[in-house]
Amino acid sequence: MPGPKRAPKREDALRLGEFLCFAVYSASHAFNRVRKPLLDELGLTYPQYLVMVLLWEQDDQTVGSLGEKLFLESSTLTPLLKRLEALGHVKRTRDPVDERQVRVRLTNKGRAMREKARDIPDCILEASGLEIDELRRLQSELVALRTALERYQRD
Amino acid sequence: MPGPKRAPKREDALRLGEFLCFAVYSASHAFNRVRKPLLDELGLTYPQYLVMVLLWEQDDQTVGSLGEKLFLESSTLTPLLKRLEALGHVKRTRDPVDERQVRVRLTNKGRAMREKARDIPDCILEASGLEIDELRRLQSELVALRTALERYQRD
DNA sequence: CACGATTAAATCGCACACGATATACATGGG
DNA sequence: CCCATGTATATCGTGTGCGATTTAATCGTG
Repeated sequence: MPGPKRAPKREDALRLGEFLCFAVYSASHAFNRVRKPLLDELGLTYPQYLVMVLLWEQDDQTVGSLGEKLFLESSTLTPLLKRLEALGHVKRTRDPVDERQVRVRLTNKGRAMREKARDIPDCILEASGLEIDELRRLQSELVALRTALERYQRD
Repeated sequence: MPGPKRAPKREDALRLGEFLCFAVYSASHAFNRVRKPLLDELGLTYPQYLVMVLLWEQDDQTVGSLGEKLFLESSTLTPLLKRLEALGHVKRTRDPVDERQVRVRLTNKGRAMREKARDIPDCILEASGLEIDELRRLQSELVALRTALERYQRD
């Protein structure tokens, strides 16, 4: 049987619909559009919210520590953290032991916001239309993908 | 057996690692960091590249048509298309039949770039560390997710 | 202890991305 | 035919993201 192979022809590889990375890119934007009205109630953007989540998990972190967990550079975080500070949610102070580092701490206002943010994960879960098991599997596949991409990038 | 249920406690729901949407968000950035050096050789950003892919598939599209396929607003596309025009890859002209519409067409230079872009999908596939079947499944799950999010957003 | 190397943030320039609004054009009902 | 309504882009302001560079502080080695 010399029929055509299952593998896509090179031509097909340039079709937008075939791109995993476009699926990720567009899903990311779709999430953002769903999250936005929820976060607007808190007066936060998504990356600002992520910083708050990290600080709710563990207060008093350095810029570098936050950046490592969020995969963001200081060039992104520094202005973002200044906005969070201007909003009164966090306080930025140089570490007296190592003056190079900046420690980010919640204010009372920032800590209090945690309550108002409780419902957000459930809302987003509902919007995704996924069962919890599907969600967990997809989530872990994406983490594995991210890890593979990072390894490829380093080497 | 009154032991704790498998379902996560509400506390857990606020852990960053549990967020599907953070997995998508961070995977999207990870893809971007892998793509960037490849696209730098073409002198294009990723959304610019996506527009070129669409035009290689089908030349002569309106801003609205491109935006619908990429899920982007005219406020994003208009400046992007002007940059592509300034680079000499496309030509923007008002449709003489309906002057509200702007038609985007490839220049010879833009058409010629297709050859130089051939290897990009394979490079990204390799970086993802996935087999083609896994990739297709993940890709279609993400498309389904995006569709669910859009439906939720509309209603 | 001095000084070059390293590290942590910050700064700068550029390009998205979007909501809100504006503008120009098209369309249809009276 | 005129005007209200709707549609297709464009403009503006804000907030990411990142690479490249800068600044300031610390570390390591002689």
